[in-house]
Amino acid sequence: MNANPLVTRLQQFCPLDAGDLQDLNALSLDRRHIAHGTNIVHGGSAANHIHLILSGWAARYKVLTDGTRQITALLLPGDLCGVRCAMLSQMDQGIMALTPMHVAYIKPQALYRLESTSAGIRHAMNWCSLVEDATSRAWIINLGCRQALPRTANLFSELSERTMMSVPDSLADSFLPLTQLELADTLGLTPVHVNRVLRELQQRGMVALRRGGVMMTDLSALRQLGSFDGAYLRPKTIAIGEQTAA
Amino acid sequence: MNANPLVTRLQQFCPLDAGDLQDLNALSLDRRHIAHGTNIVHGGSAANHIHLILSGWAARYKVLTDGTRQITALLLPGDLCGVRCAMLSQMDQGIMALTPMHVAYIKPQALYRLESTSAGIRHAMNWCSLVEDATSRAWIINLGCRQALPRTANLFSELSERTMMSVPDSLADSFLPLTQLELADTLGLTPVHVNRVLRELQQRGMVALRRGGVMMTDLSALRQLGSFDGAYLRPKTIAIGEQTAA
DNA sequence: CGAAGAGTTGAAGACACTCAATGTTTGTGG
DNA sequence: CCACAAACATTGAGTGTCTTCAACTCTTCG
Repeated sequence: MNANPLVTRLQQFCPLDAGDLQDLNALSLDRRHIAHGTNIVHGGSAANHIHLILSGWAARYKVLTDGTRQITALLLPGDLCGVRCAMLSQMDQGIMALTPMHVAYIKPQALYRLESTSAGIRHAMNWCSLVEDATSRAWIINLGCRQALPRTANLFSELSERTMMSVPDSLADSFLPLTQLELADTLGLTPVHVNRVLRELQQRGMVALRRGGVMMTDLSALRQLGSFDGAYLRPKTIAIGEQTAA
Repeated sequence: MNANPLVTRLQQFCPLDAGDLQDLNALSLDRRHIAHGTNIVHGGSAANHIHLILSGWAARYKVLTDGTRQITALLLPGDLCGVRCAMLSQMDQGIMALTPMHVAYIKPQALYRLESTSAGIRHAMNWCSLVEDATSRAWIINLGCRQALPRTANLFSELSERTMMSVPDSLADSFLPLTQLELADTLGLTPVHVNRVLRELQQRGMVALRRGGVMMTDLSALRQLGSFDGAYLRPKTIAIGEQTAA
């Protein structure tokens, strides 16, 4: 049962012993299929579970009173949403499946109990928080500093990097299952302008457009255009102070 | 020694026993003065400490290669920067004092040791992460969805709320020690346009302009204009699953 | 076949930017 | 104590990126 992308990813960065691995896998037994378009968490309702994405893509979003929607995070296989999603309801945010998905439903208590007993798992969870935090700050930078074309390229670069990290063996890595409307709500642009940006990228040979998604065809060009540096996705040694015992 | 704004704030939301309180206070013994404009953490260098803001304001920022700067977080008294700031160096981010400050330098190991022993403190730290995360997502929404005027009003509302939470007794709550240039880098606008927005807000009677800062004069108007809802700053019961034992 | 969602394109307009100059305060050194 | 520099703030004019509005096409699905 090592088809657990969270475990796969954590192992690359956090030292986890056999017991930890077993415990983590044991958490994600309650697995469910989610249909495209389903609200995993409804804005306003309470979230009773932590969700681990096993396959498929989801978006965390908020709808403002004037009807505009902002996607605040994209959730890929291996993403844990989240220790923090507990407060989603209070933030009036929701989570929606962008594709058909497999999701493991984890009881918060079970995870917290593990955290009490295992320093390794506590460590790993800190690592997850770290990356999540870094990612959301990278989005702030992207929205605040870059204009449409590099902003889009930067997002694509991030998503490419993340898909490769979570499912290293997948071949269709370079496909992003996001409609132009969803991209617009992610990038803080209008659908119309997203379309124009995508055609520009297509003309430059960096992407190919598909219905319901985008195929990336020249990653290094996208990285350069978006001045992407993915260091924040793989923090080296976390200064969790494990090595320095005293 | 209860002049510790972190403890003050945590107590409002997290149940902490006497031992926890004592331990937390014992952490912040290494207190230092920081001059206005100092880089507490330099982009690129390693951060050896966790910083607890005792007084004053700081900004977490990143400078892009083209010279533009984005402020990704504003740090106020009681803010812990942070369990996560360990990776600031890898993200090429820095932290700068926007005012003269008092900062407690905490050894990461000391905090992690506490987290191992006390569930209450683990709980409290989770609460901190929760709020930090919610805040950065609120910024994403602000940058992605709102135009300059409401965006500015929303930021001001957040900062007003946060100052009141951390230092409830301060009377000069409504003063924001941010230059227009710093506001510009926070809001993703140009200094010129920030100036115009501020004059508009001043004309509407919501703020008064000072050199080196802004005085908020009509909070409820700002909240309305920025459609601010501060629920995310005070998550009620965190579903950390403490109450439901089994 | 009709409807709904996604994508595409054009034209006009607005919000915010750039460039540039000028005013104001603060601090520093002669 | 004055002169000067530096940082911050202000204002105007022109420009451009992105938005808005609107129409139309294409695919998918019931």
